[in-house]
Amino acid sequence: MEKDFFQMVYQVVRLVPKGRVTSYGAIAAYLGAKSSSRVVGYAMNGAHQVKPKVPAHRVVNRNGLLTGKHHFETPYHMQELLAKEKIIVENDSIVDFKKLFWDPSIELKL
DNA sequence: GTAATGACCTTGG
DNA sequence: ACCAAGGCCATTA
Repeated sequence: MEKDFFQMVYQVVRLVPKGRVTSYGAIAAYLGAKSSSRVVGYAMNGAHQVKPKVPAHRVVNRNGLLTGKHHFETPYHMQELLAKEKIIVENDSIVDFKKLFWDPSIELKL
């Protein structure tokens, strides 16, 4: 199993600063698999059972839309967590997502 | 082994 | 500008 890819995704998500968000494509691109953005999302699917728990609520799609909120314990849970991060979410979309966007490929600058 | 699905992104009309 | 289709990788049926 390519759990390594999953672990890498989890690692990057965990490195996301508080009050910041990133996208699947950004993580995938950072891992060198920008084409595998879907796999990143799938990895998040297993983040629920991974320890320590991964802040998947900080990971959204390219539109800044909380597409995976439904995969959380409760759809509100994700927004609540984001609200705790001082991130405003409206209509399942992150406000100022462009500013809150945290790109590992740029911040970490591998 | 093949077929279908998915927390996506890019490109074409 | 908006709507539709394709592609890519991994997992599950």
